[in-house]
Amino acid sequence: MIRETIRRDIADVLKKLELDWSDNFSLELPSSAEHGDYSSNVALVHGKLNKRNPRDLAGEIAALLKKKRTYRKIEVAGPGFLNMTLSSRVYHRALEAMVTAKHAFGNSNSGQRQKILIEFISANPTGPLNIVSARAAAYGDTLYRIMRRAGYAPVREFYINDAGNQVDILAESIELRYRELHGEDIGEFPVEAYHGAYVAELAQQLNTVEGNKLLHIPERDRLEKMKEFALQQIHDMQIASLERFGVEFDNWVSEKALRAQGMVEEVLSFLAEAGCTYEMDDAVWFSSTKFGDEKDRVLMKTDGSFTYLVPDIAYHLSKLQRGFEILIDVLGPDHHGHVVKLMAAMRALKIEEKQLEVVFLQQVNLFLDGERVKMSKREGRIVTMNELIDDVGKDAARFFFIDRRPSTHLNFDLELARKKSSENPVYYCQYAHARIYSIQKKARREKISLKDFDTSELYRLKRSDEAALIKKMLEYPHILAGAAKYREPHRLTDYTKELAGMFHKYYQAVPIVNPKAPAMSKARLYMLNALKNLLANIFEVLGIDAPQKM
RNA sequence: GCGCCAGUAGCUCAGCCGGAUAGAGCAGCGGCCUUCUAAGCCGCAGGUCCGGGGUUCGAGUCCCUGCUGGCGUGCCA
Repeated sequence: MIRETIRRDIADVLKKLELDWSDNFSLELPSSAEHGDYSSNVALVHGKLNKRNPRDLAGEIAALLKKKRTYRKIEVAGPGFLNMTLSSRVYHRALEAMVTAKHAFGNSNSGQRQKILIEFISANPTGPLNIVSARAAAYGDTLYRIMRRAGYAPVREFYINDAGNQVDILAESIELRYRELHGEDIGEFPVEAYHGAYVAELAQQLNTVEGNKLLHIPERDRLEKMKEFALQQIHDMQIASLERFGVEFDNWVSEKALRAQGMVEEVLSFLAEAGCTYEMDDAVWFSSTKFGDEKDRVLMKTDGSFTYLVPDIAYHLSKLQRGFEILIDVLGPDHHGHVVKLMAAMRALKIEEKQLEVVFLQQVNLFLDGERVKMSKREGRIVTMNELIDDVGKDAARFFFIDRRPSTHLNFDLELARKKSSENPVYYCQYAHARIYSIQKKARREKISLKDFDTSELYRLKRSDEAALIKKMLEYPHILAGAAKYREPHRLTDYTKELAGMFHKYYQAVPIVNPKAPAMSKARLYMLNALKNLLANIFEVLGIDAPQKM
């Protein structure tokens, strides 16, 4: 709100000065208070653009801006920075507007209703969701919530790879366990099979339903039956975990269904029409080298089946056909190679490159007692999403996953996440919310109420920490919009930590509820109520609780 | 070999797509509870922003180059 006002004012001034114009100038909160409330490099940018001396230009802009009552002081500094100090009334009015906006504070239409498909997790339906999936879940879901509020039109989607090799291996793994149950000696369990305990459990469950009946039907039918059963059970398992984590999907897309619709053959003919395929060694190849890949790729194997790439191209095509303007794929670190091929295919099909955005979430390492927790998929020793939630709770897990830039490796300290103290950033932030709640309780005891509060009383908030806190709260729309635009939810946790920190300091510095000074108490309560609502609002975006008591 | 990601305080990480004197949190040291929650606050200490060039008024941020670590580089998914 304040930022928009300042930008608009500056734009008006530039128009009056009849300059070549660009909105590519900064507006930031300076680190040092001497530089005012906001500072801008607008004169530096436009000096270059219009071949003018930036300091002179800054002076002219400042002179015109000063005519508005919004600005108490404007200084030209350094090579031509504009340092602006706003009159405190501007902040108090903005605070009032923030309270009026209630839950909608921070929302914007910066996304311009752009239709965005966020595909995340898309884990193989061959086992319980693991830690990497949990990170993807937290990231994708939070990004979705952020984008909704920033005015985009996002949709959450999970792609189920329920056709192909991996699920066949799953079925075979279950079959082995099933036969084991019936006393058969299965020998050494194959290395490539799924070793997790859940496989034996699924066989057990299947046995409860079917008994030994399956032993007496043809192998093909038996495996098919086991596959169906396992896919359904695992799907339900994954949904249940996600629900505990507060994550929902709008769509689940099945690869098998996609194949049944003939989408896959269609892709092959599209590529052939584009002249990008050829036959060699009894296989069909994609000449992806023409589109930035380092070597050509097989589309149809010698046995007549498709490689993973083909249905995946089909899937992405289907997203575009459904009218999405931007496709965001949230992938694990092991998909780099795949994306190069996918991108090549997109180029071959003349799809605009920027329509497909890939966010790579890097690996997650769990630490306990300062040591890395070793995980091995092959031996079935993986930490599941459920185990993590049992251990540290949904709130800590979500917060920790979001609190890092997506592209960095994440070292997850389990002990820290378990801690219920200020060392743990989640509690630090939630505690701020609970503390304000308890201040409000005290206010009720002292019969200090905001019912007839006159906002002109806000002039009493004169302290520098009060001004800083209000300023910080008013930054929220900008933070939210930035998090959406750059697909970086961690900006929100960073901001929340700062906000909570400022509050805890303020709390320590001044008594809020003071029966001897009711007018001052009310002004402060008004501000803190706004802060409490803002915190609750952010927590909702982050998918964590806003406790009233801790 | 090639591609992607990372390299910022002892540790974990920010740094608002080029701005002013590089910031937090942990860990360390020293203080603060008769009070609205000490699940908190204050102070001290801590830096070759991996190295080297370049671009410009200005570089942790952009370009080139080298080094280190992770991942990828299947007719697996």
